[in-house]
Amino acid sequence: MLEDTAQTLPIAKQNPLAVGGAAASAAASSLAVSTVIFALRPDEESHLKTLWLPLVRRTRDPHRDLWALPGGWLPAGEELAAAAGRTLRETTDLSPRYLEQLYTFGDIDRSPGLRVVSVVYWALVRSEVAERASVGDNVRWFAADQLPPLAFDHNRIVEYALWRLRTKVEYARIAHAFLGDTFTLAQLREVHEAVLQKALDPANFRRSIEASGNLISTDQHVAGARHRPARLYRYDDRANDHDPPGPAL
Amino acid sequence: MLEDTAQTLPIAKQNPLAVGGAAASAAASSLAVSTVIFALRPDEESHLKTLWLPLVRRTRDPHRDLWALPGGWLPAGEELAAAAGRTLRETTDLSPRYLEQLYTFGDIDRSPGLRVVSVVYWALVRSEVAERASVGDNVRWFAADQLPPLAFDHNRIVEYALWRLRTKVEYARIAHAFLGDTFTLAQLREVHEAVLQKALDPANFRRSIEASGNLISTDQHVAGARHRPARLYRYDDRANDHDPPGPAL
DNA sequence: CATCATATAGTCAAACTGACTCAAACCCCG
DNA sequence: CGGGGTTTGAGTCAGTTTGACTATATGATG
Repeated sequence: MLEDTAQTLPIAKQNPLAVGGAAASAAASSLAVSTVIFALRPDEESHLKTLWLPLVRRTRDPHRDLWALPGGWLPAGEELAAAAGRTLRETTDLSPRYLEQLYTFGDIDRSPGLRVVSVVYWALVRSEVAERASVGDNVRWFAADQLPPLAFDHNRIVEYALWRLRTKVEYARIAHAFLGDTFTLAQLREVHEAVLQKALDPANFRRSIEASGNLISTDQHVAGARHRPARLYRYDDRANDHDPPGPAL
Repeated sequence: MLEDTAQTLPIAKQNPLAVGGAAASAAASSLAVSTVIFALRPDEESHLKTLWLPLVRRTRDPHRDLWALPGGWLPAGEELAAAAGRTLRETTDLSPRYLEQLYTFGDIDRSPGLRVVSVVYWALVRSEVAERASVGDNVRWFAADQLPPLAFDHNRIVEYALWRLRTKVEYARIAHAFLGDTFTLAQLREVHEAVLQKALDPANFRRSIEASGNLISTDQHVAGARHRPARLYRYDDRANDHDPPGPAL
């Protein structure tokens, strides 16, 4: 059975979308789960933080040696979101701070040979922790806007995931997923600036964030910098307003 | 093969999520496509327009005799959106004016027996045309907010579809999907009011719609009513701004 | 202690929003 | 055939939000 075969392979060798010839004749279509994993890291040249994501190298056809999104066949007894989270952990040794279904891609010709339908999730992980992320030979982090040609339709998938991230309204939860439990407004603003790719006025940013009521201010301050110490804030979980009644983590 | 079996049945008898015992042992999981179809019709008592949707009666277990979303197994050679559109036409004799993927539901226990993953689409059809919609014994239209207990997790799916419809930002395209090619601002406002479930000030509505730049005014007017004739407008397809680069019809 | 750099507070005008007024234009009724 | 009724379509006005900007606070640095 397809799922079992995939399960026995190390994750980096699993091909999220392809199968061998024998499997292809066994089923008319197969269901895979892939995950677009975003982290924030400082860019080499510009000191600004930018979006990065981990990809895995394919070790078999089709698209052997191309980079692809982490993923695999959906195991029979595993929930969709659980499969995405497991894939993420196996690839990066990290836990998702945010995980949401992105879209289901099922074009007939998106994979040569077998018809593959992929349920794709997108996830956010902590930036600092992503630094020490396990990066084996078959896993590598790429700048999200400088990707090489990927396997299958994965370039298009990443593009869509980026669009969703940038047009997502409820930034509060998302931006805070990139940070620790407490953070300064400057750090939070840095996240917004990295995602939106434009500078934000510190004063106006503070005003709008405070008005949104999603943050609780702590008594702690961060000293050590060469300027007035910044207050630490905490994300307010209670204020998860306008929640989607349906899915969404 | 599952798909072939389903294909030979009349659509009303296809069960979107269930299979017979023989099929259940053949595959570990199965892929279905269902569609939430919205139309706008005048309510019985209140003269206001409200959202309605067609459901099909299940003719076999599980959930025999319960109402369910139209759908069926994904045929091997059919695109996901095409399957949703075909289901829609087979159920209602209508063509979708708007069709978009909603979400993929795959909880392990959402269907007794076999693990079923359903890719769900949501669609909008013209109100006037929906009046003469084919309503056989196994297809019936229901008010969207007064549904009976449905098969599987379909109540939850409809709830989520309603939420998406109401929180969708780009109302221009959506509202116009309920109408003909040309329409008055009053008709357009009626759609918005029905979806949002609240009255809108006509003058302010006009101002905001005109500012959005999504409408082209024609020279025609609608006479015959007991008041000043209203100008007819047309939806501006060019101004499909802020488009998602990825999926979405 | 002067200076630097950012935190934080405040100002101001433009844009936007909701509630409202008012004339225009047509049908209906007497 | 003219007035009442009703909706269209334009405009006003106050309150709110938004973007650009100025000013002060405060610890680190030399």
